Amino acid sequence: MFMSYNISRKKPSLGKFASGARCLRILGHPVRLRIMTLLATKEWSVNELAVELGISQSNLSQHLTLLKDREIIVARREGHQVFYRIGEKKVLVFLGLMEELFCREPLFPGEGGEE
Amino acid sequence: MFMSYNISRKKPSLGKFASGARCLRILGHPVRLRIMTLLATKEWSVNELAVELGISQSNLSQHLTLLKDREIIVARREGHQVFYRIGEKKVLVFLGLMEELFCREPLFPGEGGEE
DNA sequence: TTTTAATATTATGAAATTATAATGTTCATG
DNA sequence: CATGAACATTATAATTTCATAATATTAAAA
Repeated sequence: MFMSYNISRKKPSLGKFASGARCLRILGHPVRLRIMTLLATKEWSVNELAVELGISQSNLSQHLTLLKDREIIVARREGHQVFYRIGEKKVLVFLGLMEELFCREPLFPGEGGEE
Repeated sequence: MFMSYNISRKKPSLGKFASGARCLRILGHPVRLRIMTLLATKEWSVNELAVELGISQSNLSQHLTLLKDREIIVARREGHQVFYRIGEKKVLVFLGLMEELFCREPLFPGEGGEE
């Protein structure tokens, strides 16, 4: 007997929801969401992203670290710069649904938002 | 000329991402995620949910309010109890994708998780 | 091997989120 | 219309997240 069951009678396995919830919260930040839309079409170096987003290099790096730790994005080193890209393309389908459900304006480029 | 362009040269329209990000963060809590999986199949009264989740009525009510304010769930009053249900069914497709992308164990009932 | 460019990490104060406790509201029933 | 059951709201202290500033790492170039 290894106590393989749940001791606390109620609160049955909230742990199952922790990793999904964490990923949702990580994606749930305007800057990180915007990063995802930029990475949707191509790789970006950290510096390119910092210029585009207009935030500090340090802050950007922390946002990228959060996304990278969950393997939502992937890093590739080239010389002394680092390029980031989407880890699993299907996450873009997921974000497309999010856009459809929760946003009024289009978020991704080439979705009818250009003029 | 109505200044219809963006004054701040960088930081172009992070506002577009605010509502989507907010919804992701609201869904990104273990308890609220579990509530969504419970509401997936049927309506629940607040008290039923409180018993099932094993959390205080007050805390539960606050979680429900957050979900309701964004119209992710919908309330229906019947006597002096209130029943909640999923607002837009498509959010379940969205959460199914989340599960597939970010979770190891299945979250929803009847997904191969029963024994 | 020092220097420099590019990126990452750490420390820190401010702001947002959370759970609890206490109080308020709504509505059926006597 | 007073009471109790079901739910909502508010205040608050603890925790978490966030942006900034300072410092550290990494790798190319001098």
